[in-house]
This record gives sequence, C-alpha cells and structure tokens, in this order.
Amino acid sequence: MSMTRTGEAAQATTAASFADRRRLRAERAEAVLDAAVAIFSTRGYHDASMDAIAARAGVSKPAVYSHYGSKDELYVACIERASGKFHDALEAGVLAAGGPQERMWSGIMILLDHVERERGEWSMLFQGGALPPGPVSVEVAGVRERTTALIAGLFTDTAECAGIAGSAIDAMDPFGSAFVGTAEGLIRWWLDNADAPKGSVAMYFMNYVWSGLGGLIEGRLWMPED
Amino acid sequence: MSMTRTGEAAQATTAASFADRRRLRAERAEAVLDAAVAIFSTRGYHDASMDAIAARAGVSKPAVYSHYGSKDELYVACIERASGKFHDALEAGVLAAGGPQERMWSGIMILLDHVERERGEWSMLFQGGALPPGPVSVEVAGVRERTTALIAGLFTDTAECAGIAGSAIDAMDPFGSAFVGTAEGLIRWWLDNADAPKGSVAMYFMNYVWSGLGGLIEGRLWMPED
Amino acid sequence: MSMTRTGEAAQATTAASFADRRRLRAERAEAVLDAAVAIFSTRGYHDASMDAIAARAGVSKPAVYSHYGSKDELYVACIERASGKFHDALEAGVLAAGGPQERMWSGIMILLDHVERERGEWSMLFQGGALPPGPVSVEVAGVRERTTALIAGLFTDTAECAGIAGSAIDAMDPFGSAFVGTAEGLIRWWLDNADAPKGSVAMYFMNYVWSGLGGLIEGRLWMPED
Amino acid sequence: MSMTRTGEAAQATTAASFADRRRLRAERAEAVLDAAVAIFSTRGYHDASMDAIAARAGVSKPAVYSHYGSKDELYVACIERASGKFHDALEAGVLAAGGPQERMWSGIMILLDHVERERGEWSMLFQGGALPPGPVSVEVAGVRERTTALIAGLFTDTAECAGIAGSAIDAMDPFGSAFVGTAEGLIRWWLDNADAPKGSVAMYFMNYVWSGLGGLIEGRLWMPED
DNA sequence: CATGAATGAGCATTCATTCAT
DNA sequence: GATGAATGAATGCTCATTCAT
Repeated sequence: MSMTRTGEAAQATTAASFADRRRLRAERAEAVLDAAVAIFSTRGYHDASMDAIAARAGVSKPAVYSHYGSKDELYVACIERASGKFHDALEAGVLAAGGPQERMWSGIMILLDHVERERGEWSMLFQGGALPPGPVSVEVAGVRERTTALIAGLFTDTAECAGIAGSAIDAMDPFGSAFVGTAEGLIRWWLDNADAPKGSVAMYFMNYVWSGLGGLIEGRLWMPED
Repeated sequence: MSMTRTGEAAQATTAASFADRRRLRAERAEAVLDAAVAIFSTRGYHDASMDAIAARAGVSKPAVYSHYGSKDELYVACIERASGKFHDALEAGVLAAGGPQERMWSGIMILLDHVERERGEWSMLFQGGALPPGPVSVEVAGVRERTTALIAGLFTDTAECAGIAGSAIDAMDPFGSAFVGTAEGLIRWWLDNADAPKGSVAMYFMNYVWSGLGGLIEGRLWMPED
Repeated sequence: MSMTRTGEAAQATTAASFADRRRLRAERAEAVLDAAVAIFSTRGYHDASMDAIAARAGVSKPAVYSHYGSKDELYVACIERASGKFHDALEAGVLAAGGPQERMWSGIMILLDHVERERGEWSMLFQGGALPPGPVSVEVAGVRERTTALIAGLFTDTAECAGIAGSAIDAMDPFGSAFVGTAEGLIRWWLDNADAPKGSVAMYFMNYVWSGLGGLIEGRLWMPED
Repeated sequence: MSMTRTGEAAQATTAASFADRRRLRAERAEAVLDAAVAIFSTRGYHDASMDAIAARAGVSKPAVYSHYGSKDELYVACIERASGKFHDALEAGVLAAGGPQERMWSGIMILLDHVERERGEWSMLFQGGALPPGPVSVEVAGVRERTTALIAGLFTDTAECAGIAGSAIDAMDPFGSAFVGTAEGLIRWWLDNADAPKGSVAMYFMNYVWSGLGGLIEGRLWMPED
C-alpha cells in the first residue's frame, strides 16, 4: 500500500509538474501578448521592435519567437485575441430589456466598459495605421472587418428590431460604418479628456446617435431612468 | 553699345534664369510633397522610404533633403499643407443660405468634395497610425487637432447658430469629435464602396447626423430640395 | 527467505536493468552518430543544426549533448568513427594473392565496396568543405590526413612491393595524394551516374591508375581474369 | 574659341570625373570580390560573415550590398568570375606544338600557374563544401560542372587527338572526372607542401597521369626536353 | 538520466542621412 | 545646387548551449 501510495504520489507530482509547466508557459504567452499589445498600440507595427516587446514582457527575444514564430504572427495573434475578447464582452453583457433606446444605451455602456479596460486593444483594432502589404494585412483587415460588423450591429440591430421606416432600411451598411466611426471619434476624445466620466461620454454618444442634431436642437434629450 | 546690349541681354537672361530657377525649385518642392503624400498615405510613416518618395517625385534623394531637411519635417510639411488646403476648401465653399439644415448639407458636400480630390491627404490626417513618440508626433497631433476642430465646426456652428437647447450646449466639444469620427467612418465605407455616388454618401451622412436613429425610426428623413 | 529471494530477484532485475540501460545508451549514441553523419554530410558543418540531428536520431537535443558534449566534438566523433571503419574495412579485406596488379585491383574493389555502404562518411571525410578555424579543424585535418595516408597506401605499397625504379621512389607522397584525388573524382562521377555498375567504375579506376594515358593510347588495357 | 575651349574643358572635366567615379566604383567592386574570395575560400559559405568580407575589403557593409545585392549573389559572383578567369587562362595559354605528351605537359603547367596565382578561387571552385539548398547551389553546381569539363578537356582532348584505342574511347567521361580529381589531390598536397617547386609538382602530375603505376614500375618516366 | 523551455550572441539586411564631385 | 555613392545604427530572426523538473 505504501508502494502504491508512493507510486501515486510520484505520478501525481510528475503530473502536477507537467501541468505546472504547461500553465506557466501559457501564462508567459499571455504576458507576451499583453506586452505586444502595449507596444504595438503605442508605436505602430513598424516602430515596435521585438526587442522592446520582449523587454516589456520580461522575457528573452527567442522566447517570443518560440511562442509566436514571427513578428507578423505575433501581430495577428494580438488582434485576434483582441477581437475575441471584444466579441465575448459584447455577447456577455446582457442587453437591457425594454425598448430600442434602452438596448442601445446598454450596448454603449458595455462598449465603453470594455474599451476602458482594454485601451490598447481598441487602439490596435481601430486606430492602427497602415501595415506592410502581405498576408498579414489581409488577415488583419479581415479581423478588423468582423469586429467592425460586430459593433455596427449595435446600431443596425436596434434599428431593425425597432422597425425602421422608409428607404433607410437600405442604408444599414453605411450607417453601421458611421456608427463605428462615431464611437472611434468619441473614444478618441475621451482618451484626450480622460477626466470625463464614462457616464457622460455614454450620454453624449447616446444623444448624438439617437436624437441627432435636429433632435438636440429641438430639445429631445435622452437620459437613463435610474 | 553692342556690349551694353549684350550685357543687358545677359542680365535679363540671368534674371529670367534666376526667376525660372526659383519657380522650378518651388514646383519641385510641391512635386516632392505630392509624392510624399502618396507614399505616406498608403504605406504609413515607417514603411515609406525616402528612396521611394524621391523616386516617385522623380528627383534624387538629396534633393528631398535639400527641400525638407529630414523625414520628420517632410511628414510634418505634408500634413501642414493638407491641413491648410482643408482650411481653404472649407472657407472657400460658400455655405448655402437658408436654415441650419441647409448650411450643414452644403458643408457636408464641401467636405466630401475635398476628400474626393485629396484622398491621400485625408488618409494622412485622419487614418494615419501611430507615430514614433517624439517632437514629430506632438507637432502632428497639433495639426490633427486643429483640423479636427475645423471640421467639428461644421457641427458646432450649425448647432449654436440654431440656438441649441439645454445642457447640450456644454457638449459641443465631444459632439464635434463624434462628428469627425462619423465622417471618418462613412468615408472609409465610401472608399470600400467606391461605386456609391457621392450624393448618396452625403445623404446618409446628413440623415444620420441630423435625424439620428430616433428620427430615422420615426421616418423623419431629410432630402435636399432640388 | 521470501524477502531474500525477492531481494535477489530485485537485484538481478536491477542488474539486468543496468546492463540493459548501458546497452541502450550505447545504441543511442550510435544512432546519434548515424544521424549526425547523415545531416553533416548533406548540409555541411554550419548548416547542420543540432535540432535537425537530434530530430533525425529520434532523441532530444540535450541527449545529444549528454553523449558528445558539443557540436564540435560530435563532428570529430563522426569523422573519427568514419576513419576507424575505413581502416577496419581496408584491413579486413584480404588482398588477393598474385602480382601487384591483382593486389591493387582487389584494393580498389574493397574501397568502392566500403564507399558504397558508407556514402555519408566518405563525403564527410573527403568532400566536406572548409571548417571554422580552431581546434576542430585541426583535429579534423589530422583525421583526414591519416585516412588519406591509409588509402594512399594502396598505391604506395603496391609500388614499393613491386620494386619501383628510379627517382619515382621519392614521389610516393604526392603520388599517394594524387591517388586519393583520383578516387574522389571517380566516386563523385559515380554518385552523379549512379547507374554505372561498380565493376565498371573499378575498371576505369584501375586502367587510369595502372596504365595511364600513355598506356591507354597504346592499348595496354587491363581486365580482371575471372 | 576660348568659350569653346572652356566648354570642352568643363565637359572633359565632368566626363573625366564621371569616368573616374565609375572606374573607382568598378575597382571597389573588384576589391570586394577579392575579399569575398579570400573569406569564402577559407571559412566556407556559412561561416563567412558579410562583416568580415566588408572589413577585409576595407569598405562598409552596405557598400557590399550596393554592389552585389545579397550574400548569395556575392557568392555566385565570386565563382563566376573565378570560372571565367579559369577559362581565359586555359584558352590564353598556347598549347605547345608537338605530340600529345607535350600538349598535356603544357596544359598542366598552365593549370598549375593559374592555381598558384589564384589559390582562393581554386579552393572555392573545387573544395567548397555543401551549400544551403536553393537557387544558389544550383547555379554554383552549374558553374562547377562547366569548369570541371574545361579541365577534364585537357585529358580527353589529348586522348582523342592521339587516337585512343579500344573501348577506352567510351570512358572519356569518367576518365575526365578522374583527371580533375587527380589535379585536386595533387594541388591539395602542394598547398600542404608549399616548398615543393611547381615544376616538380607538374612532373609528378605528368608521370602519374601519363605513365601510370605500371609505367612507373617499368621505368617509363617522362621529362620535359629543355 | 531524459526532457521541454529558455537564452546570449551573432548574422543578413535595410534605411535615414551625408559627402565628394 | 543637384547627384551618385557611402555609411552607422538598427531590426528580425536563428542556433548552440544550458537549466529546472
């Protein structure tokens, strides 16, 4: 029985060790991604050196290559993780019950919450500059497009489920792009005016998108109920 | 006398030659700027090589340096000229008489006209990625900000001259940024859907900004009168 | 008693296990050498990576280091084993009785037999390119020289035992090198014309070396008797 | 007339200047090739660093790239120049009148003369190790083969113009390879015994190839007449 | 002992910038 | 003043080698 136990213990130890190492490696990979997002988002693709990324992650350069193979793949991994987290965040947030207005309001809040948490990822996805032409830029363009569609959905879904009138139904595509652009513009302003409370930003967003300038002029302002 | 005439002729020739040279030099400088905008806007700051810019301008590389001193200064010169031309275009376009709606509509048309003519400059100003931190990025940020304010003026001026109501008056700043973002988003969609007529893009723009989603749902669409 | 037996059994088991392990280790070492020869001979010293060698041998990289210490030592081990096998092969082949011609003929056959079996080792010894200067290249040069002398012996021994005339006796050293070079050239041709039967290659070799161009012109050809 | 002269002088100066610069550049390119041959021939392809080559040539690394584009192209340029010079040397040397023996003797002398002058090029062409697989190794293999054929021609041409007897006529191909191998072997010996006079090496070469071991045993030695 | 994981040192290549002409 | 040629400094990537387990 003691042998059995010893055997089990050894096995357990070994198994635990393997598991530990795998977990540590995975954690390291995440840390590298975090560092890469930080560097890529502030310096852009070209000016971000693998040295800087490795240094920021606290690992050696070959470690970065061991995890992601090349600068291109690392970049793609960054925006893919960013896109995935974005998707999860929007899916996870329960849209408020109630009319279209309430749904859009909660969507905006979820969006701003996520951007606040993941500033760098937002920058990489929506304010990254030109990439060298090649497979990377194609891949990245695809991910960006999907994420754009995700956010645009906030607008178009609301519109459609509210039963939009007239020819505007044909315009959901450009309206979606306009909506994402609005978000980018407001968030850029928010980043430059970091002391503005998130709630105010959301209110500006909501009123601009929902009431439009015409509504604002006529005093049709919207506010959350609570 | 013949000598005098010869001397005069020579002087005239020389003077003309100097003037010619100065003009030629200025033209060359413009050509270099044009080439730089073309390259910078498609490849981004880092991937644009001085070789490529010189080649595109049809001059030698030291000529580029003789005109602009450094890559950084060249980049700044690009966006400063772009910003200036932007300013001129918005100033030159006579805003239609009539109510606020008509003024905004004509402003949007002027904006789209200019972007159509100067696609590269628009890209450099509003879709250029991150720049390496340093004096350049500061300078560039300033120019971007001024140009943003210029375009945002379309929104805020209209709003103010229409006598906006309530607390919205405090929000002119973020609303301006939102407006510029909207323009960016729609124009990006336009670049991806180049067959969309400019008038349609303007209509989407106008209705999105003026009526908002609420207005669209309720069928408050706007159309130009002619 | 049961304990004793158990102990004995355990001891026996352990002893057997140790022996097994030692044998296994030796076998592994041989496998590593085989892999190293395969990789070194096709890619050359520098382009052969320890990763590739370990992978080909089916062991991990540290295992390779545990056996041979370093890439240099591994390379040296390769050519030393190759040289040793060469020596054994030439010693083991019984030189045919008969006159000098018969002896040289059988020596050539033994040489070609061995090269056919150990193509990679031949390449490493006689067609490996330059090595980085240092202790390795010195060591390797020594092994190459010994092996060259071994093969050259085929020529010089024959010559001497045939009682060579005149000043040619002084030239045994360069003649030996010429002989090895002849072998290299012919074998390279054989590798490029792999369908040539070994016997033909040996005949070319023999006639070239024994009769020389003068003899060939005069029709003094040699053929084996059987 | 003075104007004319001035114009001519200026033009001449400029032309001379351009010509000078072009010549200087060409000389620099040659110097780089020389340095590359020196490094490649002693260290082999992989261990030769562009740094070392540039340093040896006394120019900067980018200068090397400006002339040859890449390490691969530089390597190819080396062996192509080497092959060309080889070809020229063999063509330029007037083969002695007289019988086949005299012709081969003068060919051997020309070969040794050239090798003595261009030791590094000989090493690159005939003792260069494995190259990384790719277009370079293909190109290099082609050049090597052509040069091999050139040298082999010394043997085969002599044989054929002497009207060779019997079945040996079919064996010119392997005999040519054997001949080149012989040259490699003897020259390697010469390089290791640099005090051996060239004439002696040529004599060994000639007797080995012409008389063969059989001839040597029977005392059929050959010597030049003068 | 055998291994997965990590790293320091090195190499080919590029590019903004500067002279000699 | 305009140019061909040259360079210093950086960057992406690889590989022999070594530990913790």
